[in-house]
Amino acid sequence: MASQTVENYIKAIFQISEKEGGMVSTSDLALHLGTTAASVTDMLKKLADQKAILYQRYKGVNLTHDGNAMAIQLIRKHRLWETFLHSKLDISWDEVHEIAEELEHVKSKILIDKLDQFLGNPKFDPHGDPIPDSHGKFTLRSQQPLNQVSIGQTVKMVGVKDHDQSFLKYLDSIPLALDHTITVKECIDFDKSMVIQINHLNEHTISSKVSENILVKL
Amino acid sequence: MASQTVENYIKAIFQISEKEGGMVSTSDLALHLGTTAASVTDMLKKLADQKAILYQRYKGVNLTHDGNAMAIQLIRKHRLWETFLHSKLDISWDEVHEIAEELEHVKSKILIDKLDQFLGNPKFDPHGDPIPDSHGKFTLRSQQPLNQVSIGQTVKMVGVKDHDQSFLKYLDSIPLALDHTITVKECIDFDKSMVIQINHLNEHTISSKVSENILVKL
DNA sequence: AATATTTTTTAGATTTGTCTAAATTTTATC
DNA sequence: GATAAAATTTAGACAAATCTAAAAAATATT
Repeated sequence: MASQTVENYIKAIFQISEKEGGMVSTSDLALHLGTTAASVTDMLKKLADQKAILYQRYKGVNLTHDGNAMAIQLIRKHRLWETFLHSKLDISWDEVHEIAEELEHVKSKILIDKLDQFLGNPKFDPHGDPIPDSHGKFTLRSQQPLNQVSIGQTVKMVGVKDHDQSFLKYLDSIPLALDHTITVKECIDFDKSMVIQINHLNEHTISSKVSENILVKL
Repeated sequence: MASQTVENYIKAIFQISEKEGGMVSTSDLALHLGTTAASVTDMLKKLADQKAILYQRYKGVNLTHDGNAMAIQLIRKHRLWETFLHSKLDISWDEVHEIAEELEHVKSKILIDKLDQFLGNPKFDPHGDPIPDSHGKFTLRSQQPLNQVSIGQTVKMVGVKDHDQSFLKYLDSIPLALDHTITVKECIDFDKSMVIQINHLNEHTISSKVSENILVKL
């Protein structure tokens, strides 16, 4: 079994179950991986043989302890590479994901530990997502979507919910980025769009779809 | 056809033909790639269909212009990654090759250009091998094996011929590394072993097998 | 609860890179 | 130049990951 394929399945199971909670269905996996339900069923049987997942026919799938640890190490690698690409190579936050999808499959353990050290053991990636440490521990942070912030409050942007390239590019164009200060000036009742002030300077109007996908703290 | 497999074949053909000169035989490739002659024959037919190689049954194989360019870009990627691993992550020169074998297959063009820039457009990798620039141009350098240096001369180490991990580790243990100054003190006629002085300090005796594989200049 | 719909699995086929063993071609030797 | 040895290719098979179409199971609807 190609290790890259295994890793992609494990990561997909982790991510779907994190978002949806509980068991992951065959069709969700097929959708997420861009393949068919039949292929997924075939692969799940093999992964179950390897004790990476718990698989019940017609019910769905769960990661085992080992599978979970594998997924977290993959996420660690992915986010460390994203951080490297952004902070050292100056590649924009909307481009780093795709490249990191390849880099995360490089196997060397020493590589990732040295990379972590080189980057100064960062706790968050360029999108504000937490980077698990070598033991798999995430740094958690209180955060809420911008649309829940009341008028007059000033908050700091710490992450994004949506990771689509088009959304990230749009934020760049405002420009709105991690660690920027946002003051909520107005909220239009009709469509929940918001007028915000960025870094105490320029004002912008953003739709509710945008404010829902921006994570802030304080 | 898996692009990684194609790349490994192309690189192997380039490297063997660089070392041996001329056409590359099926069995040489099989040996180099750790596979069988039959498998190589199968693959060569596919590569020829893709116009990456010129293949004549029973005669051997040559890279086309395109195949050559592909090989050089792979070597560029490999050596840039080796440089990154060594100079930024502080991974020893005997360990970088294996990791770079994986990293070189990551596809992003922007990644490799940014990496090159981040490293300061290095001309040589941690083993002293030249890094082709983005147009595929190598920086050449006059160099000769240490065993050809006469007694009394002082030279600078600029590379190694042998890249085996055991050889590199041995050099580290002396310690002998790139840019070190070497003065030839003696040469034993019987076995061509040499007494050398390193950086005008300590003296060491090295066998002819070692001196043949150390490249120096001046 | 019976039936219709959706989801999942199985069956059987395909593609890719590989293998072994046999056949063929080339090269070396007498 | 005939024959033996070595290298290469072909033939046929296999494992892995995928697919489509059909069958089976679970879920939703009336």
